[in-house]
Amino acid sequence: MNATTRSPQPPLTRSVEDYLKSVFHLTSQGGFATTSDIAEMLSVAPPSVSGMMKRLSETGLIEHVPYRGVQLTPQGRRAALQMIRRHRILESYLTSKLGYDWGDVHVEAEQLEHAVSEKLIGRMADALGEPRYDPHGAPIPTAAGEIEEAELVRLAETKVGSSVVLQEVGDENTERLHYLAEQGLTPGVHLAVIDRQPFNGPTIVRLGDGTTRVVGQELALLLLCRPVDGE
Amino acid sequence: MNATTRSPQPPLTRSVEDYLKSVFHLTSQGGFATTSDIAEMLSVAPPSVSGMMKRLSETGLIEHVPYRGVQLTPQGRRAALQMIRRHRILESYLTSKLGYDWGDVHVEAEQLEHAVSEKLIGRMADALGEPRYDPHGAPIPTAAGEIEEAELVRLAETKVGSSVVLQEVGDENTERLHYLAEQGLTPGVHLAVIDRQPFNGPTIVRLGDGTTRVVGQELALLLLCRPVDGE
DNA sequence: ACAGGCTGTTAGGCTAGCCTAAGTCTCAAA
DNA sequence: TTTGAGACTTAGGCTAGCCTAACAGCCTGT
Repeated sequence: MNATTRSPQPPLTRSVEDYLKSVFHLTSQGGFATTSDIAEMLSVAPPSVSGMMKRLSETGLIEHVPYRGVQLTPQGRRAALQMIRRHRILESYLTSKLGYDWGDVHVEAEQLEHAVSEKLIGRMADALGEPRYDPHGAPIPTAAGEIEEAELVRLAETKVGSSVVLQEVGDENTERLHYLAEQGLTPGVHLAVIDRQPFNGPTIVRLGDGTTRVVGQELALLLLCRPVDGE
Repeated sequence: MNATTRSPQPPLTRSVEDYLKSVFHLTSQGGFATTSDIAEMLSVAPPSVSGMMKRLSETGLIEHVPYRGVQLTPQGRRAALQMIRRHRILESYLTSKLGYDWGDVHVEAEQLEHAVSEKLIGRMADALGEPRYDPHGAPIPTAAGEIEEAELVRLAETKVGSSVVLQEVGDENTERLHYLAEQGLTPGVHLAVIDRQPFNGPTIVRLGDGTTRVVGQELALLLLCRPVDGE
């Protein structure tokens, strides 16, 4: 009679939803999410995280190895993916249908994702034609809870001389997103990596229109690219 | 240095927003909202209301006369109208743009109204062409906080022989709304009051298409009508 | 005028979620 | 092998918001 066998789940609180999302993101490369990383991501003190982790492992949403970190259980992963789906559908909808700028959607979606019903998300997805990527290029989980896992490489780590397509911008900061949009660095754009300065210096790329951009290391780490074949 | 002079207001909690809305609705005919009416409307116990009323009058949102009831201060009224605007814009948007049925929008809007930003409400209102009434015919407060106050009469209280236009359905119950829609009793419809049975019996009306409806007292109290001139 | 019933308030307790302060564990470097 | 820094947890306390039980005020009927 462990926790996962209880059928009628109480609805998750807003707070729990946020913790699950954080754990999902922090473990997306595999491994454990640490207390302090979660605390930082959610802007709470570490003991708050310890306390919540205790509760969440009791309800079977996470696996907690004390002093090591946490991972999502299948049930927790399902819940996290549902939240991420909501978030990304909302971002897409606000952008396409209500004229939001891709730099502004995140904050709004962050609030709404806790309040929308599955039905509403379904209607929005439908109105958008079941989009597969959000405005930042991140894959949208399906209603069934499946998410595409692409092998992307950060622009900062691409080989000089290679050709890539900017696939996803792994950031939600409004100012950075506005800057990137100004520079024409949005998902789908084709980039030729023509140079990179030493000592974590900027990467220099050429866009499809022949113009070049100098992309500092900080930003180049956020730009996730798909290598183009033939290179 | 009373509460209303403090400039930087903390954001209202979800709970506070709900209390203010209740007080607004309960005092819309003038007078005081009582503890027990608020408790019933929000499905909480009366002492919870007493406690909240204490806090709200300390923050200057309501005026509390112990053992009498409460009224909104101008500041409380402003906040309540903002919530009502959000609710009604959301209902309108969900109905027009996302194919929601007028019986289902209320529950969804009830959740969303606490999460949407003013900006989003503005975008939705804009997309709808600044609607003045929600799908139930209720007036939508302006962004400036003004609301139309029409003199409507319940269908149950109309004079036999008079002619009215159904203006607003003062109810949010899904089943009742579905039933009314089936009967063609939706805002804007023209009704001739042709008879009423005694002892709070049903009202009999004729629609524009010549068909008649027998409307029981319970429903007839929810149908708010505008008398048509010339009778 | 006052008793009883209803409504409202106070008292006291609970949970979720947050905090700070004070331990406890781990691991790497000496 | 020991030790210390840093990460984690436990202890204890706070607020918001809810509850039930007990008390207080109001008002109507006699």
